[in-house]
Amino acid sequence: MSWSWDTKKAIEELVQGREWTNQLRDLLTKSVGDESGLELVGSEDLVIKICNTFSNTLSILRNSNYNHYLSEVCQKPMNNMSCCDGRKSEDSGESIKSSPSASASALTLKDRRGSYKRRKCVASRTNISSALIDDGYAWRKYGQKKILNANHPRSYYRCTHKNEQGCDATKQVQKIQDDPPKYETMYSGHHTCKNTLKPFPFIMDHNDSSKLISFSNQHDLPFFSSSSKEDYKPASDITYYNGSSSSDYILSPPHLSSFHHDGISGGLDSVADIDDFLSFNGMG
DNA sequence: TGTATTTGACCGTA
DNA sequence: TACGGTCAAATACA
Repeated sequence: MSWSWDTKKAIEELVQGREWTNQLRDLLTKSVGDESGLELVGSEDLVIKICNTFSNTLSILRNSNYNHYLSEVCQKPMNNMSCCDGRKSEDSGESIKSSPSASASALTLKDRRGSYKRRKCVASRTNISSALIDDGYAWRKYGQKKILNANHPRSYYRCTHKNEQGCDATKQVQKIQDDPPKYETMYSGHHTCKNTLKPFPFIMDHNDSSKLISFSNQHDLPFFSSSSKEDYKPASDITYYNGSSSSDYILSPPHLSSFHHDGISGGLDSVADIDDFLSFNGMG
């Protein structure tokens, strides 16, 4: 297989462009985390859309004859969403538990309960939906808290693979309205768990390639599971903000239904999941 | 019996 | 000092 110099150059430019845009997005995300950067929310959204354009183009190439060359170009890891993403609660109890020096500490594990640094910046992305969403990842609930001025408690979830793979992804779910029910889900951290995930076919819906994604073989999705007993369902009416607008990616109902497999369901819930997908496919 | 959830306690931050 | 994020023992569940 041989490619023209122009084609190779175009791929390199795409990869480089995505890398630079991700770096810009990281900067903007940090700004958004500060009160002084609130006016940049729209800018961040725009950057994320640009990121999507790069990622989508690369994913198309990934499924083409340029796959091999793409793999060569995409050697170095892509910058994932930062800010809260990937942040380790380095002095949380679990970190202490895993630290060799901690065992020598006079403090017992019980004594160190709750010793962590409160995250200064809030969720990296938030969505509101009318139902609890099965976002495709396995979450373990580790806490629930009554929040001041909130009618409903907030539930805290971490990735099931936190211990085995050190995955730092967490999310907070809070019911914000009763009738009709609305749930706010705040994601922070980024999924670094991979061994339960494997590449799966990913094709753009040509009816509207900018907005629709479909998956050709749900049997390749063993990782779509939810350990939570709550009534999760793929959401068709999710409103995203501080991430991507609701128009960025829409999973059409037929495609969503194709996610169901032996009681397992899931879906890409946001831009970050698109990044995850690319990473899992060796493009990140 | 192993795994997930519940819930009160703990503690850093504002 | 109140609030909120996390821990971990107790409990529930498959």
